[in-house]
Amino acid sequence: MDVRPGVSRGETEILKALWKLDKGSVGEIHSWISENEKEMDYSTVQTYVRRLEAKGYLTAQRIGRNKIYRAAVRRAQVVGEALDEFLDRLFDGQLLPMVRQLVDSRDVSPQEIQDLMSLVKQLQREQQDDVQ
Amino acid sequence: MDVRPGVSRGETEILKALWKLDKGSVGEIHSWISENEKEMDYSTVQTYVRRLEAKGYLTAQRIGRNKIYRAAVRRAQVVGEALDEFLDRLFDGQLLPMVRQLVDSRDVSPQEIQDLMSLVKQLQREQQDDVQ
DNA sequence: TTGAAGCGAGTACAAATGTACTTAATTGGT
DNA sequence: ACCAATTAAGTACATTTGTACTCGCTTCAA
Repeated sequence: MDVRPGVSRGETEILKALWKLDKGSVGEIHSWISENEKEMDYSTVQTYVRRLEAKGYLTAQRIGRNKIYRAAVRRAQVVGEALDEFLDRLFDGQLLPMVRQLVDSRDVSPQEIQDLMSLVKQLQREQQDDVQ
Repeated sequence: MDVRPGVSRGETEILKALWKLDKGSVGEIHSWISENEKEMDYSTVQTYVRRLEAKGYLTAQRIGRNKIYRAAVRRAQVVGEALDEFLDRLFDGQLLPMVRQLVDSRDVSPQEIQDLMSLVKQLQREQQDDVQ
């Protein structure tokens, strides 16, 4: 099992908000989500925040009787872990099949193709450097 | 929401087995998973199979009192849907950030880099063809 | 000063999920 | 003819997840 229990779909919305806002009260998180992602009841946000705090994904700072929350984990870490697990679960951990599925099942714009090319070229350069 | 209820982590193991085996009894599915993926109780497999059949992901054919199951959905479809959802949930549906995270957070072998390069070049060619 | 709005803390609850046991029938080998 | 192994079918149950309500304070504007 994981060290930390995983982050559920709903909880992810809270983290996304805090990664954007840097910090915020439940009310602020709620507003951000409602504006940027989807309608969600204030008390639903409250519940997710409470659960995330219990799991150690958030830290709270009290200001008087109010609480300001921050993400206690970096986006790259949470996202990276989720990605690893997803990759293992559906692609036996293999990178290429995943990327192939990714580009095969959707339209990839010329711009994206170009960006992908830059990315791969960059990888090649790094590989060169490593050999040094 | 989805048309079909989603496939859970455990249920995915069943589908993976059937995509490999093409068809099989619960016992065969159970053996395959235990050998290739992870220990799982026979009755746990039974439960997942029952649930998947109820959700329409499997079809069963009776042979006397026994049942032989087949996946009723193609791998590419299930995987594709899961991938779409994952992409939306963590990368706002954006391809590049996902690929970047994918390659940034793990070692990519020279072979993989080469394969990625082929893949992207292939995309470029297809793009050319589309313009025709 | 009062009443509405905001907030924290706790409680509620159905559905989904992981995991497994029980029971009854069946069948192949001895 | 009988037992061990296999299977289908049903049931069980704790945990997680999505979603929300309640209650008791507090605070700010009128």
